[in-house]
Amino acid sequence: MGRMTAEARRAEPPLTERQEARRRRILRAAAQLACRGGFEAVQMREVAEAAGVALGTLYRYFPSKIHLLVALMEDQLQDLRRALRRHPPTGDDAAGRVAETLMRAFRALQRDPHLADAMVRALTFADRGASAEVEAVSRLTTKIVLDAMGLAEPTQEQLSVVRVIEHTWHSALITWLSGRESIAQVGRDIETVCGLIGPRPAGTG
Amino acid sequence: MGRMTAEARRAEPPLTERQEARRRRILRAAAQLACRGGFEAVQMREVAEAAGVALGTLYRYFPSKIHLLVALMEDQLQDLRRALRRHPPTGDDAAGRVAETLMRAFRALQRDPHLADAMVRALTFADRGASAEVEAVSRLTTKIVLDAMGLAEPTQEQLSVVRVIEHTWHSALITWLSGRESIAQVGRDIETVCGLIGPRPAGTG
DNA sequence: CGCTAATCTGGAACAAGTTTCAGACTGGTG
DNA sequence: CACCAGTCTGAAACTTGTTCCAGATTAGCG
Repeated sequence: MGRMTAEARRAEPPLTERQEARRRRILRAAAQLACRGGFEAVQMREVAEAAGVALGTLYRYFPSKIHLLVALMEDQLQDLRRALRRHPPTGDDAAGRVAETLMRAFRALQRDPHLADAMVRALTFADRGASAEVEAVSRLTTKIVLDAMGLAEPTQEQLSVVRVIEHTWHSALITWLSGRESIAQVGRDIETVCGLIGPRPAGTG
Repeated sequence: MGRMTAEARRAEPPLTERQEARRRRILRAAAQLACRGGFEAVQMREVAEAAGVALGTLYRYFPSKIHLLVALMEDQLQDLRRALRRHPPTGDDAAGRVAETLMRAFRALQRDPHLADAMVRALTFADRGASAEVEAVSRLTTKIVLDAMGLAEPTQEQLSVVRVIEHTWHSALITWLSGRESIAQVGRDIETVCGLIGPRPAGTG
């Protein structure tokens, strides 16, 4: 039983080099179009053309626009995680480090609001058909937050706190992107939700 | 200056009786279709037909599918608020009352997950073009939460807490709807985020 | 090399949101 | 009543995500 699970989860046979290159070209093309005009500017025909693949091929690699943009977000998050490993947050308490981490991610997104729009809207609009891919992004985000907290084996309560932080993170981004919340307010929301972590330095209690 | 603001905000001339009836029929038709199959089942042509109006008329009343579904959510929230006025939450402390209120709303949504799907996905997918309408929903939600807290004049910090609660609320619904979070987890998230309110009974401190 | 299965291409076709428009209808006004 | 402006209808057209397919290309294999 358990033996098949890992295989079932990744049904993809390992891509050849050309295929890996195609996948990268597609993601890069999507990112470039997203930078121009956000979610709506990422048009599947244009992505295919810019990546130099046929439309049918694009859909073989990413079964929907949502899948494509969620994969793009996963890509960017992996970059972020690498950057965070090189330069971890420096605060004394867990709450401060998580807030610093999220604010750093937020600043990265601010550099390209259109790109952020495409990725975040795709993430929250995704339906059950893309839930596996969204789940992958969520796991990555959880890891990033737990890294910042310095927790290897979180309790149930801590996991719920992390989920609430992620909820706030996603939804605050959405309200920022749609112009209903300012950058400063998003910052305040992040600080506020990190208050759930508790002010005590890691290792105490 | 200030005198025109109220008028500008509601540019709609007061609808005639027939027009009000049309609007209602449209909303009801949208709700019925949403109950069948969620966001994707609400097809503008079908809404128009079920409501007995031409497609162009539908678009005159609601300039996009998103606007339509967000308006539907506002409608439902007004119902909820009326129900809450009749039977307010009974807890001793503010956090408990807010949690109770949100859990009640959540149970209402569970009665029709498809309808919830249509409304909540529309709400979080809305772009700047519908931000005024989304903002109206947000104001209503804020009022409902502040009612439960028993706060008439919240401070900056309290408003940020309310925003975080709303963020968690929306995002937790999304993860529940896409099957990535269980009902129990959503409940725990709501309890957790309400912890930000502080355990003290209203009136103390 | 030659074979076979899988993949990729180009392009048509389909689905659903949105726009447009000419003509019919309605409500208020002189 | 006659008229005007605004509204509604019915239908076609346009856009963009998605599907489908026949033929060309590629990859792995004997």
